[in-house]
Formats: sequence, structure tokens, C-alpha cells
Amino acid sequence: MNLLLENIAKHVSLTSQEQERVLSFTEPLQFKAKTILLKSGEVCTHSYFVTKGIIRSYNMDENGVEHVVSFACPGWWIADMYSFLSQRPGQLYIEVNEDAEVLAISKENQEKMYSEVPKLERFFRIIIENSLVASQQRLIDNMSFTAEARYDKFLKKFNDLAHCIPQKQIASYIGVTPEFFSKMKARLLKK
Amino acid sequence: MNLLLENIAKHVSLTSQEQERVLSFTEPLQFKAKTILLKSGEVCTHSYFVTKGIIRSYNMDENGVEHVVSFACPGWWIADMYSFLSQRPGQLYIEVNEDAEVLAISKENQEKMYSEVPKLERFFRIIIENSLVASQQRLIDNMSFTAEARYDKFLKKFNDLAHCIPQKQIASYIGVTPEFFSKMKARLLKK
DNA sequence: AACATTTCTTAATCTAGGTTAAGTACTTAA
DNA sequence: TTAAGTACTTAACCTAGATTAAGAAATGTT
Repeated sequence: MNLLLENIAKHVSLTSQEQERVLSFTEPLQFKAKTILLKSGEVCTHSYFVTKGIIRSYNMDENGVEHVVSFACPGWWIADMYSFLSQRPGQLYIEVNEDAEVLAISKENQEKMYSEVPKLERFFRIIIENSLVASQQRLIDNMSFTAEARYDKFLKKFNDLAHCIPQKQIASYIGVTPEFFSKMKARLLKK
Repeated sequence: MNLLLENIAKHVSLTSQEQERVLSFTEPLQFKAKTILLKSGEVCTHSYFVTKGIIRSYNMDENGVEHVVSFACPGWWIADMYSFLSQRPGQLYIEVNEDAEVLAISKENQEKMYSEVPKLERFFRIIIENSLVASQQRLIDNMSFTAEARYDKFLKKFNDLAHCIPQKQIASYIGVTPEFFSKMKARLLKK
């Protein structure tokens, strides 16, 4: 069965007509690794529901250093939320980490979906609530814990995926340089 | 007119019956400064819409250091989202900074509100979307900017309120110690 | 296979911000 | 009004993590 419909069914129940309607608003797309779906400065016109592969979002600071905002694996959504919601230029890059398949929803279709299938307001409210909780937790973790503890948390959260993600991206996600991350890992091995 | 209804009206339009219904789910409460509305380890049973004063939420790390998660002034919501949504014990404290008035909504009433006035699904979806964007922006800022730049951003975001908030709380919000914040401020004055 | 590019590691050096400690203002409460 | 707590400052010293640089290993390309 369809992964998106499965996920929706966890929170709201749709009739089969509504299910079809939802799918009709989405566009299945395939991307090779390293494809860039969005660049900083562009308007984010689509939100992506990942069904296969891994996609990440990041920003680049004034020194050209990347900071990973999120990794999306199957069952997760990814977009530059600020830009997608406001339809103004955003600051995030969205890039395919591993050959991926997604269901893409345009901003217009997202709005249509809300008006034609109002139950989805609830579904997305819940999805976004969960993202907010995760984002606040990460903020707290960054302020409360050392890099080592943050790496522990990362491994717990992404356990199986950690092996598919280049170290420099993990370093970026937990907020340290690749060099320090490498040193830290060597230190951990000695224990 | 009522601040909550004003805010709702910015995103969805309610009939006057619906407006009354919404208010009937809320409980107006007053609190003196320093009142603690929620402690770490407790279940967050209410979400608060601030109509007067300032309320803040924070966690305390294993060394007893506080980290401010958010300041809520009139027109803002505050709760331990994780705990409120899951009804499990949370890690946040919620404390009144300045004598405050709020509209409190219990978890049960929140759920009733969603089922009796489905338009509110949309309202809260939008509110939470905006919180998510703000939270992610703060994450990016913490990873990309120095303490000085973060303080600049803080001043822009909370300009008028900055004067009402103790320095140690500002320091905590931007993620530095009170001592370093003090040093940094002195350095900024010299420029 | 050979070259180019990117990723990862190691090590020396540096710095933003933390820690400790002591002193000076403010508040708050009896 | 006075004592006790809390907020802010200053300064000496410390450290987690950054920076720079150079080599080794992996990966991609012709």
C-alpha cells in the first residue's frame, strides 16, 4: 500500500475517494543522488514526501560553511518551510543524498488539498506539531549537551541511517567541524 | 475586542456562535510574577494564550543550568508542547516573568474544540507552522552565528521587550553564560 | 589503470566562550 | 532598616571546539 496514505491513516481516516483525491494532488518523482531540488535564494514551490532514499536540507553561512537542518528518509517530509509557506525566497538548500523517490506537492495543490479534503488540516497539524517538538528538542540539546552527547543522541535517533550518511554531514548536523568530529570519534573508540 | 478572537480572525473566520464556543473552552486566569505554572517532570495539562505580561519556558540541564526555550508576550501561546501533546511528563518549566493574564485551555478542551469547531484545526496548523519556522531559524542561527550576532537578532525580534527581561535570561536564550554576556555587552558599548 | 576530487584523519596552534572567584548593586522580606 | 538573597560586573585562568595545514584513503571519471 501507499506509504503516504498509510501515514495519513495513522492520524485521520479518509474515504477511498478522498484517498484518490489526495494522491491526485501529488506527483511521483525520481532523483539521482546529488540532485539539488532547491537552492538558497529560490522560492520553495514544492514540499516532498520521501518514499525512498535520503534527502537533506541545509543552509550555508557567510563563511561558506554548511549546516544540516534535517535528514528526510522514507515516511518523512522535507521542504524549506519558511519559503514554502510564505512563497518568498528562502535560505535553504535541499539536496538528494541517496537516489530517491518522492511524492511532490506544489504549494497550490497543498492549498487545494486543504479546501477539498479538510480532514488533512488535522493530519498536517499533527505532523507539524511533531516537527516542532523535535526542533525544540534539538535546540535544547544543542544548548545543554556536549558534542559527544549530541552524537549519542544522533545515533539513537537515526541508528540505522547513520551508516549511510557521510561523516561531514553528521558533524554538520550535530554542530561541529569535520576535523573535530574525527578527533572525537577516535577518542570514543579508545574507550 | 478579545485578543484571542482577533488573532484567530487573522487566519479563519468564525461565526459569533463559534467565537462564543471557543471562549467557553478557555479559562481566564491571573498570575503574579514568579508563579511557576509547570515544573519539569510534570504533565502539561494546559496551554496558555498570554493576554498580558510575560511568561517564559526553560529547561534545566544536568548541571542545574537553565536554558530559556521561549518568551511569550501578549498574543503568544506557551506550553510544553511535547508534554501537552503526549500527556507524558515533560522537561520544561513554565514561569511567569511579569504579572500576567492568560486564557488557559486544558488538553480535553483543546480536543473538544477541534471536534466542535473544525476550522480551528486550520488556525492552529498555521500557528504551529509559524512556530516551527521560528524554531528552525533559531537552530540555524545558533549554528551559524557568534553570540554577538545572536544578541543582535534577539534585540530585533524582541526590541521593546528586551528591556523587561533580566540579562541572565537573555544570556540563557542566546546560549551564553551571564558572565560572558556581561563581558560582551561591555565590549559592544566601547564601539 | 591513472588522474582528479572529495572525504577522512592527525596534529599543532588558536580563540570564543566557560569557570571560578570576588566585589558591587539591587530587591525582597522581616 | 537591615539582613539576605538575587542580579550584574570584572578579571584571571581554563577548555571545548575551531582553524590551518598536510597527508592518507576512498570515490568518481576518462
